[in-house]
Amino acid sequence: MKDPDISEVAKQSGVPASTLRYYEEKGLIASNGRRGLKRTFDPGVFEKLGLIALGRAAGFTLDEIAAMMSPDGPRIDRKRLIEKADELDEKIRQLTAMRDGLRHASACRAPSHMECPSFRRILRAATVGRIAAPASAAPGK
Amino acid sequence: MKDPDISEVAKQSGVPASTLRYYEEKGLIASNGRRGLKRTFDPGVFEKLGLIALGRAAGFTLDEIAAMMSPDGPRIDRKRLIEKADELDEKIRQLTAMRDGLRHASACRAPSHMECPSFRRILRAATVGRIAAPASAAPGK
DNA sequence: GCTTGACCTCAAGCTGGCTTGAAGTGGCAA
DNA sequence: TTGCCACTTCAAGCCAGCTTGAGGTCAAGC
Repeated sequence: MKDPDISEVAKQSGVPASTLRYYEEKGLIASNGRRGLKRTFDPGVFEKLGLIALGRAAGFTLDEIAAMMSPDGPRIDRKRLIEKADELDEKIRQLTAMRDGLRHASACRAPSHMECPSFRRILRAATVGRIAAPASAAPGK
Repeated sequence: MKDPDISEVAKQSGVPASTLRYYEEKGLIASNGRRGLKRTFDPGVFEKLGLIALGRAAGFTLDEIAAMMSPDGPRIDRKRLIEKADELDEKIRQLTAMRDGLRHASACRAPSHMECPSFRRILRAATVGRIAAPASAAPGK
């Protein structure tokens, strides 16, 4: 059973070939050779791609993920995981507050939002920076 | 009582002068004149900056925020607010799942994470894209 | 043997939201 | 009056995570 080449990996994982090359360049994955021009990968690459997706979803940067992926299986620092979980807690708290504020503002029948005490309260919170701006809205695809 | 100039606004709002200029360029705020070289602003600029911070926190882009800020007070499309709230709900759901996964992974005593069924389950979820990668980790300043 | 076309490399571009640097200008104090 | 210095403008740079484009290579099919 031949190792999958880059296009097979791309098709099965949904990760574009350009991204796979990029990940290889970054040291996140490694090809185990070539068939002609084409990179081939160990089937274990699918698991790694899953871990990468997971790490990204958790808010780790690619560099952080690379640092956590040791040659033989992922060796993940449990302390870092807890830190990330705490960060997520904080972010969830903020987003929840935002969401409630938005819902209220949409339902509020004050003539203008500025006359609604609840809106003003959340506005004040944003003004003093108690609600952080997100990384960015929705950049990538 | 004189209108505040750019450095006064920067100091009181915590928003850097370069950002204020950038916002003006983008049409998010407007200066009402100059004192010498320095821009001066209507005191209402503080409220606007609050609204901008609020919108950013809610995940609106600066362009979206600009579109919502009409000359006389913010006129916010309630439907957009509800849409954003729904988006936030989804994001909160994902982040919560991630957080739980991280907490579990940090506590799990399986010899390696790959041998933990719970970890594998969340990994599979990430692999098939049911958990989206966030915009980006923590870019800005 | 020759074409086709998917892959290759390398460099540059894109997105959003700013920041930074160079070069210019104006008000105010000495 | 002269010098300082914070402001100004404009263009370019930065971050992450890719994507895109130009130009090259290789295996397979006719």
